[in-house]
This record gives sequence, C-alpha cells and structure tokens, in this order.
Amino acid sequence: MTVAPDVLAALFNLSGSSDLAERFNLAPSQEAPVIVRDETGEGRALATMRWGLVPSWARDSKIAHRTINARSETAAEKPSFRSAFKRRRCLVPASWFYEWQGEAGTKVPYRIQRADGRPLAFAGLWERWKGSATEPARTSFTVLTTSANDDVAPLHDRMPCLIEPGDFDRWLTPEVEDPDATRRLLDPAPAGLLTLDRVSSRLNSVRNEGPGLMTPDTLF
DNA sequence: CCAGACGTTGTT
DNA sequence: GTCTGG
DNA sequence: CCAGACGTTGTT
DNA sequence: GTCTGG
Repeated sequence: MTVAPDVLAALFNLSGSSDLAERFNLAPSQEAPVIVRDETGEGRALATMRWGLVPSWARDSKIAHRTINARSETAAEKPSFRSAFKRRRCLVPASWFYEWQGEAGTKVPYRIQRADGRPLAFAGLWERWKGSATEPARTSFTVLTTSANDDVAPLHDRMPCLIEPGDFDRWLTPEVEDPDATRRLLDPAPAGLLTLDRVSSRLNSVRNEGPGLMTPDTLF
C-alpha cells in the first residue's frame, strides 16, 4: 500500500486525507487501511483494521490466520463471513499484490500490478469482535478471492476480487444488490489488465520493509 | 437436548 | 450467532 | 502469505 | 507436522 493519501482520497471520494506510511510488505495479521461506508451510509471513510477476519462469535482470535481470504463463490453462505457479506463490505486499497513461486524455503515472490500503474481495490468484508478475557477487541477484514485470470494463472489458481471505480458503490451498498450483479462484480479481472515482475525474496520475511524489496535478488 | 464447528491456501 | 451431528 | 518455533533443567 | 508471529 504505497498509494499517496491525496490520490487515495480522490480515488475513493473520501472527505479529508490522512497520513499513511508507505508499505511494501504488508502481511496478514497486520493493520491495513480499508474503505468503508461512513456512519450515515452516504459517504465513505478510511479505517484501519487487522487483516484476518475474526467473526463476532469467535471465542478467541485463532481463526484469523485462516480467514485472511474468503472464497467469493461461498462467502455469502459461510458462517464466518455471511453476516459481513450482507452488511459489512469494504474496499481494500493496494498498489499491487504478491504471489510466490517455488518450494518452501526458496520461494520467489512476484509483484502483480495494473499495467497502467493505477491502484487496485480488492473486494473485502469486515467485522467487529468484542475480545475476550485475555485479548482486546478488534476490527478485522478479509479479502475475497476468485479464479485466477490468464495474467495470474502462471503463478496461482486464485486471485483477489478487483473492483473498478465505477463499481465501488455497487459493492459497498448491499441494499441495492441483485445477486447476479454482485456475482459479476466478483468475477476475475479481464486478462491483460495486470503485469508480473519478480521482486526480492527478502520480501518473504515480514521483518523487511521498504522500496528496496522491489528489486529482484542479484546473483552473488 | 448438548457439543462442536465455523476457513483458505498450498502441498501431498 | 447459527448450523450440523449425534 | 512466509518464517520460525517447537523444551526443560540448572545456573547466572 | 502444526502452531504462532508478523
């Protein structure tokens, strides 16, 4: 997430802009910016939530490690996601995303971004969790996935659901929903939209950050 | 009735 | 919270 | 998603 | 192998 605050505000029609630090290695379980409908339901607001959706009924947050993604084909029916699918949708802004190739221990990451350089918006769901005796309350989100298109297929058979600016309201406003129209919103992006570039395997550790991670490893 | 699950990805 | 399994 | 830990006893 | 941490 390296999108400049003013670009983010303009793209998502946010009132006011906040100072977000650039993130080149934003991993599951970390806090990330998301766009939600504001309290009135009319406008949009930027929020910070933790990646890995904890359902409201969860006893602890362990499930979050397995709810970083939700299959768009089934999320409306799954106990962990259906409530959020009905009432709490969000858009997750991203400059790009990563997929890995190769064996455990020698995984090579690829950056996947729009060929035209514009930011991406993932379809997401969010939820509030009350916390427990040992854990504080949290607000968290998940990213919906669909079949990979031809651009991404060489690396992986799934990819995030990408929403176009003209469809932002259609995704965020479930009350105007027609199930078929919603399904189409979550279809794989058209082939040719995205390009792939190899980046540094230092990305594989969340300890590493910064623009230097975008340069592939050299052979030394 | 109560108990137990509730998830995705990747790898085998 | 809500569904499934027993 | 990937990386890294995974354990106890005894000693400082 | 499986869980935790980030």
